[in-house]
Amino acid sequence: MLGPMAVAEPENTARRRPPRVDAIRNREAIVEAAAEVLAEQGVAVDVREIARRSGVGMGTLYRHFPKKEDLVHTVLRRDFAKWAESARQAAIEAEDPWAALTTFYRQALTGYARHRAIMENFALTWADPDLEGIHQLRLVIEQLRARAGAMGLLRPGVTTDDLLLLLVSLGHAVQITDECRPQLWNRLLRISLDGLRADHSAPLPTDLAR
Amino acid sequence: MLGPMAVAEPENTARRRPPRVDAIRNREAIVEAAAEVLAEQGVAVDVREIARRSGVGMGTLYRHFPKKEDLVHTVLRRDFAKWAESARQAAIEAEDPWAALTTFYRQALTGYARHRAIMENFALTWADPDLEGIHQLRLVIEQLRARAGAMGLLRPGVTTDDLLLLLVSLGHAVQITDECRPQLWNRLLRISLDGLRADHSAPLPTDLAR
Amino acid sequence: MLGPMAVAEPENTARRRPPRVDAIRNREAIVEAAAEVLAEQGVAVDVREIARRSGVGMGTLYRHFPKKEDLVHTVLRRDFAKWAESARQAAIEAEDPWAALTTFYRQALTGYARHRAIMENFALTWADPDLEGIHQLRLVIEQLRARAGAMGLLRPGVTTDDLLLLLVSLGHAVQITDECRPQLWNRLLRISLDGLRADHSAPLPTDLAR
Amino acid sequence: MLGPMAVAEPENTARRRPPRVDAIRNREAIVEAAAEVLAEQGVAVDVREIARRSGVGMGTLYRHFPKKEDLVHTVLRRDFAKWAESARQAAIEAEDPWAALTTFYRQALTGYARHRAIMENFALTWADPDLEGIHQLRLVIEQLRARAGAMGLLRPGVTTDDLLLLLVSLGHAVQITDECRPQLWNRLLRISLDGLRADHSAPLPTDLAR
DNA sequence: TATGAATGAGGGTTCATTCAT
DNA sequence: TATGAATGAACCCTCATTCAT
Repeated sequence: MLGPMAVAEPENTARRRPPRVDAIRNREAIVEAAAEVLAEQGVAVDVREIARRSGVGMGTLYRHFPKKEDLVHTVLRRDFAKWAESARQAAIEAEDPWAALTTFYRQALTGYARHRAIMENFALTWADPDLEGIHQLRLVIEQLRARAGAMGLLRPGVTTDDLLLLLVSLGHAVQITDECRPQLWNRLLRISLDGLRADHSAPLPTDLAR
Repeated sequence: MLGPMAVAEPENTARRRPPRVDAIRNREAIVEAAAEVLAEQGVAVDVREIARRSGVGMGTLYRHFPKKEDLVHTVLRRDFAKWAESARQAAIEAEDPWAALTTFYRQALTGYARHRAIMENFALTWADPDLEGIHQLRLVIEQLRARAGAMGLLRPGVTTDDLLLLLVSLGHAVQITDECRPQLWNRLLRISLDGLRADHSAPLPTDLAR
Repeated sequence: MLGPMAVAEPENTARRRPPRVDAIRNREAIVEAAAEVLAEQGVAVDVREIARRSGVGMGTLYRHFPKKEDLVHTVLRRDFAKWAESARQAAIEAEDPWAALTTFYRQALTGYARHRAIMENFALTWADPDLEGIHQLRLVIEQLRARAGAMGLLRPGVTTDDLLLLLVSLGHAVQITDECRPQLWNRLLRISLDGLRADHSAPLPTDLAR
Repeated sequence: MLGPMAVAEPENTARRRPPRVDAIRNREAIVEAAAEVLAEQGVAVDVREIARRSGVGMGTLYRHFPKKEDLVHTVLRRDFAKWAESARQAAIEAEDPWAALTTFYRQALTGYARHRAIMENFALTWADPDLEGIHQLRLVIEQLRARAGAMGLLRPGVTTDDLLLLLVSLGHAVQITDECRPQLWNRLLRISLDGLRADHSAPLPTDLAR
């Protein structure tokens, strides 16, 4: 495919970039540990705890992420993306638009909704259309809504914001039921989805947006 | 009602300087200020801020509430009770069981759901049956559920826990929409309530409680 | 002069201000210790060192001075003022305008020129006319210059800025000779002052100010 | 001059990869970059900044200079020497001993007096007769003093230390006027030099050296 | 008793120096 | 050997809680 260059180039790169494999490994260890800790404890964690769990010194952590915020954002971006993707995949495999919607929620709420930092951030930024991670999620929801709406399955007037807010809202339910009643949220989900069906034709209240 | 005691007691106290009335006044000022601040900022507030707003010194505050937690709990008990009561009152005035239920939610979500500390604590303790404030809320919900259920208005299988969790969940939605989309949660409420109607007969998933 | 109020007032004040004598003492201890340390080591000192020397905890220090900068500025203001005042006093007592000028320099260089933080700050801000401490010094110099100039004792064209810069410059000399040749700067002073005499009529180079 | 060694040595080194030329080049790059940075920012610079500007890694830098101090000293030696030399050259070209002296100061203050690290170090070490760089400077001054003294141009009693201290002192003036009043120091220089003239016969104060 | 000053354990961050690649 | 990643002590600052007045 590439000819001689294909040979030369890697060599070249190898020369100038003494493959800092372990740096990458460290970076990943940091992100991994941070993700773990952030999922468990939210953004209020001590940076030292992350360093400890990832087995690196403070300096290493700060070399890779000059501010705590940078690390947090990196983790959030990553995990939001993973989250959106996993829920999207689940939705894709569904048989029909309604199943896609329900599967999406089920998957979304099963996986990352236990992630404390994700949910904290989601609560703060769900309305900000520019944030990468949330944007992906919103896109998925937008598609699901369009598909279900086109088939006349969805209650008229339901917006993407409604569906997104429902996700935040149920996500919170997941968090707080996680330890004592791990599946209780499922019932709420069922209830909400039923309330979203097209057979409810009563108009939803306007919210005088903004 | 009290007889001689009513006379003796004040005298006694009067001797030792401030006839306890001050203490009570202080305590109330502290609780009031704390409630205000906790509602605005959640439990992470600086204790100094509470002392400042209540006009008492740190020493006085800590005399009445040896731990920050004690003060927080006191406020939460009080405000949970107020919350439950105001929502109960609203429900009572409703014309029929279903209106009672919807009015209850509307009232509950309109008033105290903006109280940050209340919602933080609700999330942590909603499942603890012993906590006074939540217990009252639960009782109200229990009654509403019973009434609506008796009339066959409520979807079969809906439990008090479902309704309580719905409250937490929507309460969270209220918080996060408060600044940018102040009434968006109303739509979610409508959807959920519709999902709770008896015309949805599909069984709710069990949650293998505990 | 005051009548009964003179009696009442102190009582009043005593009531509302449980004379936090020790707080004041602490504040002074902090400032004193800070002045000492800043004089010895310059502004780069560790705040803990100041706390340690003043015998208070970090919290106390930060209660009185929310930022390290605040403490540093407080000390600098105080010491600049002391410095200007002591040099002014010395100058006042001199017999004639020229003696006033020389005495001023001698005094100024003898006292605070060993103060590292003072000199660091002086070097940075000597040209800023708004800084309190420096302003006082400049005023004194301005007067001395005017008096000596009026008597025709001062070399024509000498400005207040010249004299101020000479002070910074010789102050630096004091600092660097302090440990090994404690009075060497005196010779430099003598030389400079002689160069300032009116018998040098050659014009000074312009500096195209600004 | 060296015979066989001159041949053998390179060969030897050549076998083990980089024929030391690289090392020398690196070393020079480091020193060059360090000089630049030290001149701009003084000794408080981050070592990384030096590594960055010189284009070498930290390891290389520390291989050549095991301590930051070592590198700093190397640069200072080099730049002190350059400084002394340039001022000496200027002085040599002067027409008479007095012009030599004034030219020396003017040159010295024009060139390297803006070099922050040089001046920082000069302040610390001016009195240490063993330090190479300063020693050279001192020698130049010694000669200038001798020449001007022999001609009876210099105020009696002026020592080399006086002249050296004057240089430090005015060097500081250069630094602090550099940004706001770039030539103001020139006036101070003129004043000081006039104070050094032989027509001032009043004896300078002794400083009871050590 | 009420006051608010004092305490000090952490929390985020930097940087000279070492070490694996 | 050159690279730049890793280390960790030390820095500035906050806040729940205690204590002298």
